[in-house]
Amino acid sequence: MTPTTPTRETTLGCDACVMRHKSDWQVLSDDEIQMLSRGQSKHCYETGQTVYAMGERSRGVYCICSGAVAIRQFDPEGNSVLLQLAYSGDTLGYESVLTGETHRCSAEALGPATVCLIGTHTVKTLIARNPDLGLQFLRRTAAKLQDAQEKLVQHATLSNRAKLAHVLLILMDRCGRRGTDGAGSIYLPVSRRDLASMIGTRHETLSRIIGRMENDGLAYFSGRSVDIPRIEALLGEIRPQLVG
Amino acid sequence: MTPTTPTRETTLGCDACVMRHKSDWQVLSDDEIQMLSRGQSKHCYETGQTVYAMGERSRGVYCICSGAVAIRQFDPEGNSVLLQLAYSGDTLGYESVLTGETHRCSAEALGPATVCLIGTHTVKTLIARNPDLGLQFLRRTAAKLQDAQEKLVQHATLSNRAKLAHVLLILMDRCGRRGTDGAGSIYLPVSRRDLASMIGTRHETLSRIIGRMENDGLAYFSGRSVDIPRIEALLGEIRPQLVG
DNA sequence: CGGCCGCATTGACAAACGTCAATTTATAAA
DNA sequence: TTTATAAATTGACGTTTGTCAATGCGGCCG
Repeated sequence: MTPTTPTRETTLGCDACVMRHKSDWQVLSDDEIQMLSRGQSKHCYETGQTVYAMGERSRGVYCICSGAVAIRQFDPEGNSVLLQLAYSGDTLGYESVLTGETHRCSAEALGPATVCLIGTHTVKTLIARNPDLGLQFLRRTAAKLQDAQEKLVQHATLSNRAKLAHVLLILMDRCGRRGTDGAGSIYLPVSRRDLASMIGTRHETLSRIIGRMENDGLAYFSGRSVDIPRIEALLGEIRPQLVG
Repeated sequence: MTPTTPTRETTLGCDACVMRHKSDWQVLSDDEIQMLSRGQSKHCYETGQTVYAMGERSRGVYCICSGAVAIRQFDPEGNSVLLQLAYSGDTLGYESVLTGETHRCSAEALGPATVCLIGTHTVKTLIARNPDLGLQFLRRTAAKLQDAQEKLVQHATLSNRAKLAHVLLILMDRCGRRGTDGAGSIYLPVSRRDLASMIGTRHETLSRIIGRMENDGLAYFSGRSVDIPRIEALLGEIRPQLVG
């Protein structure tokens, strides 16, 4: 959302990147990595800065070196829906490269983040040269599709409370710390409004659900910190009718 | 859902298929089409028969020659959610081929349908031989992902009534007939229960929404037939707050 | 330090939704 | 055609949610 331009960095090249062997680009050979290095530029973003905006023309694909990025979409009224959280190693924005259309979502840094932009021409050249890269993108996209479809099923069948429990469990996996026994704690990467949009409700309703969860001893919220006494208890929330 | 086995047909080969130049396989050369023909088998399904079931091991990808197929997912309680309607020319089930996992969704014929099964080995060979096929799948998957994400945004921001209006407009495009003026009519390919699952609500609620829509003169339902006096009126339903 | 602004919480009320149950209408089978 | 079975509708009722509005909390900048 912040319009400030990100810092451009002179970079060491992708062969030295920490994500070299953990991202989709791992299928590239050494000289293809050199091509990638030449066709790429590294940028540093502060909290809230926009990596790319919805409606913008695609400039290439984006590879997250460090930090977390929120993928969101806005509806005509200006409401935003948080669709995905992306972390280091993730590659973003190749849908628009393939279709040639403008970005359907916007990407925004959730904290200090470094992201590399690989120009459209370089991406297309690399895909043509090494088909494995395209296959890698295909696998990744298929996984995202399954993810989105699972969310659709949950939106259709689960209560908001169960959906919140599910999101907490996912965030627990992503950025939570496990305690001694079945306990855990999370530092949320997102605001309450975004959390509400993730489960498909208003932020006021989310507040009430949180209140009820605290009453029931399931999870305790304080700012962006969440404490979960028993992680399995959250799991039980997702399928209430199966417990009986 | 019907466990009856589909009819197997001796086929003429994919080079003669009506979908030859309208499906993802259009990127294949003549001799690659011959490979496709040899690695494929054609099956005829009756209404309600299962093409592949959730949890089943993948046997390959499925190409719809004629008819319509419903892609659905079941949650642990047995509720089903209709995720996608597929028509002739569409290719299904390649996610499972890529990941090697079992099918996450089930596919079921909505009416008499003919579907070709292309064996896993043939698919992998063709993708390795002609990277354009993989790219074609990638484009298709990316489009489906955008579709799913748009639905997620709608589930989070629109009322059930607006969502129904939206589904009707999509079905209007797919299988509707336009009248003289702004009117139109649709023969629904799905039951009320499925329609309800598409907009994420119970079938009883859908019944009531339909009742209110008929009261307001927006659409008239009779069995699986829907009459829409003014198509633009449905469009206005989707963004009620923008009309003011 | 204080004011400002956005985020979060809480309350009150009306509207929408889910559930259970009964009834009517289709559809398929005998 | 009759019967059985599933789908669809309708009613009643309690719960949840959205909306509007007011208040509390926290960071940021002057």
